[in-house]
Amino acid sequence: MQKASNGTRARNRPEDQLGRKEGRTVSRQVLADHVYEELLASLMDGRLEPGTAVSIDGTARELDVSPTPVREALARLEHTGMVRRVALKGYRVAPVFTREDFADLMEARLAIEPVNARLACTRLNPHRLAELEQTVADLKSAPRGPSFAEYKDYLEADERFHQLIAQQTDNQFLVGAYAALGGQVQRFRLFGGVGITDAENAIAEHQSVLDALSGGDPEKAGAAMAAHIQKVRERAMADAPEE
Amino acid sequence: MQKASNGTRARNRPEDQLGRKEGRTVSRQVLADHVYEELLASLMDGRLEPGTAVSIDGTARELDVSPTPVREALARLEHTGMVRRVALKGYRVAPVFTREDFADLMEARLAIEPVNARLACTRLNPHRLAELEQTVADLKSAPRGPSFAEYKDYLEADERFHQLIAQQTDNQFLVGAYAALGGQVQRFRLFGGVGITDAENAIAEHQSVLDALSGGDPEKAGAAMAAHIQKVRERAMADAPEE
DNA sequence: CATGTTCAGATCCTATAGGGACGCCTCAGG
DNA sequence: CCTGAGGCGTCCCTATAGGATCTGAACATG
Repeated sequence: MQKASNGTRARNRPEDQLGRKEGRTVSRQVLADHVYEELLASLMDGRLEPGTAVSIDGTARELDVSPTPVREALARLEHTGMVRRVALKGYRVAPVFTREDFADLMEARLAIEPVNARLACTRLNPHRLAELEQTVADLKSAPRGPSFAEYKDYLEADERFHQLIAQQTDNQFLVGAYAALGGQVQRFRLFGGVGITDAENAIAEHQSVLDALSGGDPEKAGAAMAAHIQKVRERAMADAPEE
Repeated sequence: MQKASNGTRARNRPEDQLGRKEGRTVSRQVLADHVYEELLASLMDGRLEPGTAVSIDGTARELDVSPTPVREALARLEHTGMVRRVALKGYRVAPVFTREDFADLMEARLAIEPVNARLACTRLNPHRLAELEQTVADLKSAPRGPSFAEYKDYLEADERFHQLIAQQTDNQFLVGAYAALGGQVQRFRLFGGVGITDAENAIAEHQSVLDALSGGDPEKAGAAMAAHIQKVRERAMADAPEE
């Protein structure tokens, strides 16, 4: 049982161990934070499929840490809805969306996001507008192949666009409310396994939201966002398998 | 070091140990769940004041459990915004609301709750309507003394009213979004330490939301809810200390 | 007086041990 | 062949040990 000083076992990639940059501790991260991010990435990337059990001990072995930080990371993850826990039975990845779940999610987004867009519009500054423009540009240039690795960037840019708008409301509660949905939005990708089939339409809609924002018309921005979400819903419901 | 078999240390009040009723395990709860609920109650009741440090080891000693379940409970709690964590420094109770925080919270509620009311109205059934009526009755009959213990019931009924409406949307995401805010709504009580000064007005507003719901007019229900939240904001902002 | 240093106690964090529950496989008996 | 009991491994859960880190106070120095 080889172990270093303490609290730091011999690890495969010691360079990405703690939140250090050029030898100086910057952000003071602990092991549980790393496990959290690792698990979150696995969930988002689809490496962990819905329904799969996420064993505490197994994950600990895999990441070469003790079960304690894994337990803590999973406790945090549970609150995001990405994993579910049954007492004494462990965690498993939340199940796939049904059509009803998806409709509910869109209904919730329809309640929150147009408000975000409206408020963001009244508080927009040039720097943040530039970020949004960059994100839309990323969206346009992202590859859209059939496999997940190929449309990953596209999805990330999409998610970032909506998240930026939430952040620009300067309202921590709206950011929080969107974040609670945001994790789910990502999971939607697993909904029936449909790829990106509506990129052209979606990009145009994002662009029109952006135009309304930069035009400084809050009502128009809210309406554009509402229209976008409704269209996304319609297209997805048409595409999705009956199940 | 006296200890029972394992996983169950000698405890002061063995009767409230696990989720047991008449000796049979009913809900399969684990220690971390109990710690979570205990901490949540302390937070909600105001026994833990904002800014106070919540020591892991100290809480463990106090509840007579090991630090492991406490750590897990706090990890979950952090995601609700009730406590904040700084790596290697521990947890402390989230700071009091400022006027801006409060305004933001009301803005967020204004985005979500009228939608909830509208949707709840379209999906209301007699049983659930009765629950709502009972809650408004509770609100009317609750004592409203100056100390926290005296207006605790009032606040609970108030919170329950809004929560019931969220649940009646039958939309897990809207319930989740409201729940994320709900914890904060409770914390608002600490905002300046003002007691219940607007009970008569608030009760009338709740009643009119209920009337609109039972009347089956979604638009009216949404409008009544929006009006209620706006009034709450106005009254609180007028009452609240300048700071 | 102001500032930097040292040291002790509290606290955080991770690892590890070990009990109980559950599932799976084997294997004996009908 | 089918069935049920028992062994074995895995996993969850909690407790405990001990190194790492922070905090605050006493103390030294310019």
